[in-house]
Amino acid sequence: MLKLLTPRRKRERQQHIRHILDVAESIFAEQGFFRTTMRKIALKAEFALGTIYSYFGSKRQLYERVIETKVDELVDFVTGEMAGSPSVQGQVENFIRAKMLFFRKNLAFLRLYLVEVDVPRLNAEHILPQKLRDKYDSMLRTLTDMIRQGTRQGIFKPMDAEILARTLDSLTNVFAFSYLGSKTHLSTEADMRIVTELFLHGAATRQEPTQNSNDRKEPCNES
Amino acid sequence: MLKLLTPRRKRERQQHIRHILDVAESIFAEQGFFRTTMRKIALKAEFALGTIYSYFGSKRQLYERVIETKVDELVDFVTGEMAGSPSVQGQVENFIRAKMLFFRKNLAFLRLYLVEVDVPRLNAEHILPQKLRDKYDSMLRTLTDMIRQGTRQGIFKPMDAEILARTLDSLTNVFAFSYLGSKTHLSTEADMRIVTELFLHGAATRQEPTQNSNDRKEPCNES
Amino acid sequence: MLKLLTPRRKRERQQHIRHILDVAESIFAEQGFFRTTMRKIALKAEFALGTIYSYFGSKRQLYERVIETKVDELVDFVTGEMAGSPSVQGQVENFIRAKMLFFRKNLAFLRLYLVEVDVPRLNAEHILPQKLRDKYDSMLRTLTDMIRQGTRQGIFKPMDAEILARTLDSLTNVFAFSYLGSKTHLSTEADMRIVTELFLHGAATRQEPTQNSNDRKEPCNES
Amino acid sequence: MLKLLTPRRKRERQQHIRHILDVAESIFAEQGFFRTTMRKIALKAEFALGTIYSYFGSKRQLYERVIETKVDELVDFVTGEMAGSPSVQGQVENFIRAKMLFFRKNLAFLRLYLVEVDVPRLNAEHILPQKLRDKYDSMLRTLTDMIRQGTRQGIFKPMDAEILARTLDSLTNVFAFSYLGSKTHLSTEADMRIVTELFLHGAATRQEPTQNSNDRKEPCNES
DNA sequence: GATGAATGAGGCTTCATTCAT
DNA sequence: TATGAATGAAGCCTCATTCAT
Repeated sequence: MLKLLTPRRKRERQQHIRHILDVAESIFAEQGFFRTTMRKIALKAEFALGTIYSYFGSKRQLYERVIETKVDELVDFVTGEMAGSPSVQGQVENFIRAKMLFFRKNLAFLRLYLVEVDVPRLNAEHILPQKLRDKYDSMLRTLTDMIRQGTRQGIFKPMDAEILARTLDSLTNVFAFSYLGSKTHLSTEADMRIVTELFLHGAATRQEPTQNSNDRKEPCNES
Repeated sequence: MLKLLTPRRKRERQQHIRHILDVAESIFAEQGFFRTTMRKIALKAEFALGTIYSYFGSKRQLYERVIETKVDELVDFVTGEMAGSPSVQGQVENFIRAKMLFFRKNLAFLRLYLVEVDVPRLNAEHILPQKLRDKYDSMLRTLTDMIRQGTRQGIFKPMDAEILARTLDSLTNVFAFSYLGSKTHLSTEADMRIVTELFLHGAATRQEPTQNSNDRKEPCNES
Repeated sequence: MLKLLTPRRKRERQQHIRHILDVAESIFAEQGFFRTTMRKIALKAEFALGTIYSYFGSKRQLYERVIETKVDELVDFVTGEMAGSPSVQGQVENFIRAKMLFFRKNLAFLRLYLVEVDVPRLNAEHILPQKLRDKYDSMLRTLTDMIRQGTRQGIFKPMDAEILARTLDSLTNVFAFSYLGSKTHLSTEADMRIVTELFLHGAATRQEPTQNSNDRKEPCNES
Repeated sequence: MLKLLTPRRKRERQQHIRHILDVAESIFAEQGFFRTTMRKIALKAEFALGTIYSYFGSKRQLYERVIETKVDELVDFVTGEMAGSPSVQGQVENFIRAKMLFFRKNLAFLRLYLVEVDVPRLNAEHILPQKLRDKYDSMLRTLTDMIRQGTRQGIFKPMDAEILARTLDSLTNVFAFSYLGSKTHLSTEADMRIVTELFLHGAATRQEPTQNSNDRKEPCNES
């Protein structure tokens, strides 16, 4: 007979998937991959165990979908925002602002992100699928390209663009970290300015020469 | 009755503990806490399963000891090096150099460090005992104090010292990250200069005003 | 979503629980708590190991349920029978008869009972939950009350009622013991009479004075 | 060469064995067979694990020796005391007194006794060796013989002598039980009289006829 | 499709026992 | 002889996954 899914069915299915993903995200975020059991997810989602498996083939796949979905959102949001500014400086600022906004709104996911995406990208045996890694790397590449362009425009110092990109990315994470702690924060806008300032001009006031290594006296180059 | 341990026994015991810690470190680093089984450790260490338990009471305790031991080394080394310089600038440089040197020599541990120490106090999957957290925090505090002093001396901008400290720590981690990747690196000394430069003076060349936010015009201080 | 259990499911569940309890009872009785393994129970019950755990949370809990279930039956049966007679003498007889009947029919349980209930509240090896202890104590209390009433009616000698109650209980156990041995027994009714006789009038014929202690001359009461 | 043990050595060895047996008794009594570990015994005895094994071949053997030793003492003491009286009545009283005295002085052992000797004699799979069972049975047989003799002398009712013997033995246990509880007791002598009275003349005053079963009216038989 | 009972591999841990020193 | 480190079998329990209804 091969009846196709009715539109209602299709819609419901999508809602269920969405619901399970949300529930799973919160539990994975709270307890980590291994401490999370499929039963916990099923209970909280108010589905039977088997139902979860009918939507996602395995725990691993569910986990990947959870992260994938959110990383997609993050990357889309961030790259979208960056594209909104024509200048490199504007793109830098938009990147910082977008990433921080997104994390502020997705604290649960932030945990997963830090554990699964930020840190263990280097862990060969880790859980994340290549596909996801690729997505994330594409964002980094966008950032790298932007910085390279900035370097050509004389905006950035002539340093390895990828290192600068990672540095910028990491600086935003430093602040994201602290969102998870108890510290009170200024507005996202204010936080964002601090990151921007640090990234562009560093922590030092202008006048100092460094001491031990006397080969780096960088005068305020008034080219 | 009940002769005490002979010196030889004591020595062997220490050797075995050391050996098991090394083996465990490498497996934990490669596979993470949950994927690592005590049997794997026992096999690689060439001891019986029960022997591992006679030295360390449980998987958890072994894991903690692995990290604790190395973090102790790291913190001692880094704070020792910092103390070697009288000036704030020298201390910054020594901090960066020491941390990078240590990680270059302890790549396996670097993975554990990033997962357990760098990723913050947040994740149930991560298991860090308070004791360890404390040790790490004490290092951060040393760093913070140093920066605060530097701020008083007019070396650093008047920003939250703790944030600056974390920023500096995080910047070194960015480079440590890349040690785990495939990229070739310059000498530690050269890497160190890049980090120092970024931390102190940022990525930007001097002339630019940022665009979107026009409230931060930092004149090239006409000293 | 999440349909509730169908009646059939519920019924099956009860059957399985009953079945596992029976199997567990026989093995616990035969081998004791520590020698019994969950695997043995699973094998004999023809379920997977995990299934046993899905019904009872742990070995300990299963053990408690086994004993609890039967002690409940015993206590209910015995107190029910006692209530069936208005006179104290009748209650004594009904107590004895009921307990002996019950044990004749539940020889496997008798072993557990002797180890866990009869042997007092003392042994770490023995694991009786308070709840169970309470149930048993309530039965003893019923017995004690009855004896106290009998004492007031001049039926029993003026002795500590609780000691008499325990004595009566223990006497029935003496016979229950022998059910586990190889000896052939008369009908329960006949056994019951012997216990009753011993409890009420003792082992001695009437005329003797005891020798060493000459302070107890009980004249054959010249009514 | 085959040097025999010097007398000193022999003496020391005996002391050690005695010491270990005492320690083992207390732990076995407190924790039961399975919860007691050889390590616990070794620690408390202040010997090395291996030393325990050099004296007793295995945990099981040690356990058996512990009980065996004490049961020997008990049986010797009780039968010795019984032999001290020429009359059956005196023997009954001496049996009761001796057993109660012994248990009063050996409360730790009393637990083991109740668990291992009193109850599980019927548990086919139990731990006790035949040898021990035999020793205990020999005591019961002495008791049985005494009662049989008493029956011939018209002192006891014409009942199965073995059942009477067990009944008497069990009655003393009822009191021993309560030694382990918190109840205060009279002197052993007073307790002893209660047991004796119950055993010989039962709990009833003389005048009552039992009610339900009217086929047993036992007149105070003035033969 | 949805359900949840059943499965069983696999992990952690304990502890009696052995044996080289 | 005394020691205690080393051994590894065996037990308890969890949980991802399957499948009959």
